Amino acid sequence: MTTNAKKKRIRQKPEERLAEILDISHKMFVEKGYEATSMADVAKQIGIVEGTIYRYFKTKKDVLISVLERWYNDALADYTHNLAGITGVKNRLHFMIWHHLNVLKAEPALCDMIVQHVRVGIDYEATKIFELNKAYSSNVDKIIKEGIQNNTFRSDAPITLIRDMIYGGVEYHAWRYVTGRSNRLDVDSIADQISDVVYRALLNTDNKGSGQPRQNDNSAILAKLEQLEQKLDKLS
Amino acid sequence: MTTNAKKKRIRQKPEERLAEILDISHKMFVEKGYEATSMADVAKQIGIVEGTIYRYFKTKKDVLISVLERWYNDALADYTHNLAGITGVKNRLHFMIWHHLNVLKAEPALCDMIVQHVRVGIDYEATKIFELNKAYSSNVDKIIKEGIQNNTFRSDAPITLIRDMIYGGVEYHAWRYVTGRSNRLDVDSIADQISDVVYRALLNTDNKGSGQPRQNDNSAILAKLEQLEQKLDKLS
Amino acid sequence: MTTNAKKKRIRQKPEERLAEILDISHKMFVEKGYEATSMADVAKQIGIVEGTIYRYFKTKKDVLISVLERWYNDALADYTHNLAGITGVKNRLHFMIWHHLNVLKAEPALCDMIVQHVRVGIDYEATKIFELNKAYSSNVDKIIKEGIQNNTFRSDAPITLIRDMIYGGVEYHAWRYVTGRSNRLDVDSIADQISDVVYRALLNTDNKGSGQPRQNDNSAILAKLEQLEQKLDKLS
Amino acid sequence: MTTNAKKKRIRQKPEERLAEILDISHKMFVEKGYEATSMADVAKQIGIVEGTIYRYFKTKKDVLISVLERWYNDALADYTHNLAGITGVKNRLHFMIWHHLNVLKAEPALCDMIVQHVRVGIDYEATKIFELNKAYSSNVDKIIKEGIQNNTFRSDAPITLIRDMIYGGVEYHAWRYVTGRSNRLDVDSIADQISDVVYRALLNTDNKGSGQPRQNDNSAILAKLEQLEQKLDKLS
DNA sequence: GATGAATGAGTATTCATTCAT
DNA sequence: AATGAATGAATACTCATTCAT
Repeated sequence: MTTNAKKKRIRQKPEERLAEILDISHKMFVEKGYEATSMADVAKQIGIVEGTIYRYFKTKKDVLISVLERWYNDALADYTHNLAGITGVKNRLHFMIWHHLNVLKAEPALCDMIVQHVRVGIDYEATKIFELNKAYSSNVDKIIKEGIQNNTFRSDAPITLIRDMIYGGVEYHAWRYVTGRSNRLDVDSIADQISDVVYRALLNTDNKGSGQPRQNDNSAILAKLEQLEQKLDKLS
Repeated sequence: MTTNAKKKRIRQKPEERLAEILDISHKMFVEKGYEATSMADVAKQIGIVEGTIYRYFKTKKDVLISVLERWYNDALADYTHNLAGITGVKNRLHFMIWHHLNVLKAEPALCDMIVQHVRVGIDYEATKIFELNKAYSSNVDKIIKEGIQNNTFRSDAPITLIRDMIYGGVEYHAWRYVTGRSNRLDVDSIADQISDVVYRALLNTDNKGSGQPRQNDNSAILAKLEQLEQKLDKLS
Repeated sequence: MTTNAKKKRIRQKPEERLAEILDISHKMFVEKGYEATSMADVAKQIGIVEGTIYRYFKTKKDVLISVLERWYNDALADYTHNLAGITGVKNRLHFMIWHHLNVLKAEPALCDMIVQHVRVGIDYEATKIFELNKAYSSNVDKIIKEGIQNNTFRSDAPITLIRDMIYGGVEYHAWRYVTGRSNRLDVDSIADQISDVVYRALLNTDNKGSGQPRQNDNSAILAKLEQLEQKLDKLS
Repeated sequence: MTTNAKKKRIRQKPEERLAEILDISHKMFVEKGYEATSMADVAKQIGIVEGTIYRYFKTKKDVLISVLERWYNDALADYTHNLAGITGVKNRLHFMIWHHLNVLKAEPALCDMIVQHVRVGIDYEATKIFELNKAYSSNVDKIIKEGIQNNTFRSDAPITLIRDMIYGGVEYHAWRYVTGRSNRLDVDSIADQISDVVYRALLNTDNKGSGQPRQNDNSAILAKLEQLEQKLDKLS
């Protein structure tokens, strides 16, 4: 009953403890990076002991994944709702891209960690992040399909590839920003450009007899010419 | 009179030794991965001591970078030559993409190392890899500019972004293959699709009806015909 | 059923573990020298793994410094007490020198390490060793000042320099012993000689003929007599 | 006979090569310190190759020792001549101390190397440095003996110890300067003070019946009183 | 005399994770 | 539930020196 200088064992509700671990980890991962943050650091910051963290998480990477999942889940929380309120294939595409860029811009460090530490993991595809991402990016597929349905987009649109070009393109373009090498990322402009590119690439042109189709025929002619050339080459 | 365990000091020409180190390192990095390969392993495999490697390279990462540079340099060696022989904006774009996919397909492990170990480094932009890459991908820019010049492409084509969408898209799409999670990568199909998407997205639609697509291909055809004519001239 | 090689995890109180590490390190440093003692050696000797040592010390040098601090602290533990019981400037000086020589004589190897490894360090002056030493050697200053106060010593005695000549002289003289090149160190004789030299060098000679030497000793004698008187008082 | 870009083998007279090695080594040792200077550095600086150095010196430490010997020899070159021109025991002592301080002040880094790297070596006493030093410091002995001869100094002067107190004191005092921690060293003042201390400590006082001798008697009285005190203590 | 490629030995340190208390 | 002491595994790098050419 005397005053004891020793650490007081503060027992907390599991959920609170869990949230606390995630909060502090999140903060420290962002501040110092994943690798530079030690479990001891995190524990000390919370005022607990390493072992305690391991009652809640199996490994350090689990902590990271949980942090990222929680954040990613929140980051993707209301886009569905917002997307629902947007009409027009192009607008909807634009929104998806714009939203994704905003996510990158808001938490570049966490995005980087997904790329660097989670997506490379052999078990990535068992991850909730993967699931979230799949669901998230599948919206692009849906939008394109909608576009095909209503004849805005041509029926042979390479959906998967377009999706990859969007997300890959965004990621590639934002790379310097995400890794902290640049501090400029013009979300609006990029979203405009990408959605425009996609829109133009998929636009249905069958209805007016002009344009591209003939295009293809020309390339066939070119191929033929090349064959001729080769034959001539052999002659000489 | 039995086998003598004493190491014989074998003196070799620096270039040969260097090549040897790069060869073995290359092999082992691909086989076991960068981190799992120890300098001691490499040295033993060559039949020298670790210290010798450090006469040629400052750090292990330097070895990796040299391996990658050498390979990447070779991988990009003749594409310029080949590209020169290809006419038509679309064909040229297609070739660039197709070539890049082939590079990825041929050495997925090395590509992965560039992404995982080199591109994340703070000094990446001082790397020869970076330079090679810049020169390499700038060809896409050039091709698009050519397309704009001859009115195939619209003048407001977002060049940089297209480049990012191409390379980002390729990388994103090939990700599972590069990381060894998939063993299928349909180079031709992807190249077709991406180049088609890009082509369509950039196509100049300003001209009335007949317009410039035809013009474009006509000029390519004309160019080809000129070449043919020249060859015929030589024959006679 | 034979001896099981598996290490049993023995948990110990931090203070005990710490002391154990210091004890063994002390022993091995003295026996083999600092550089020739590897952390692995120390750990094995204790029956723990290297990592455990690093829970208690940041670096190997930290271990050394701690060993030296602990020892030096003990070595200087009761000299203050003893010094207090000694009267007469000369006797007090003599004691300081004699004591220092004893410290050197008792642990020449550790003294050597202070000189070789600690005092050369750029951060020596942030060391507890430095502090201890400062406090320790400042006694010489005090004694000289006392001597000046009671007119035994001349008022222009170069205090700092005398201190340096004492400690430098001792160190220089004991050098061969400390470095193990000689095994003879006549503590009493050296202490006598040095204190005598200092005493003579500082003696106040300003007073005419009879003067202050006598005065000095007289005051010491008077002080002593007063003490005696007090004791006699207590007896009665 | 054609221009050859390969390194020209410049053959030099051995003495010149030797001097060159010593010059460059000297320079680099002073600039970067002994340990931080690699043989490769030195060789490159000269424009030769490591192996060549080893044709002139057996080990790196040999190079250091030669550098130091050469320098030390020069530094002590003319002091004998100058000393010869100085009369009076005190003046001569003062000169020795002053000269030594000047040596320290001129090349603190080299002095430090003698202390750190040469004097600790097991073979120090086989060194020319040791010899030089012995010859050098023996002058102090001689001067004191001269003083004794002409009755300036008392006949029981502790010669060796005085020498140690001089050199040890100087070294101790100059420590911070020599190790680069301080950039102030008041040569004249220190030389004055030390020589004065020594002079006073050794001064012959027998001729005038006053002073110190009685002094000693007093301490005998004190000792007696202490004995009395102890007896009284036992009584109580 | 010179070269310079090759040697070789040596070890401190980190930290996620475990498990006895 | 919490503690926190102990584990353990793993390796890049340096450079004085040698010796085959």
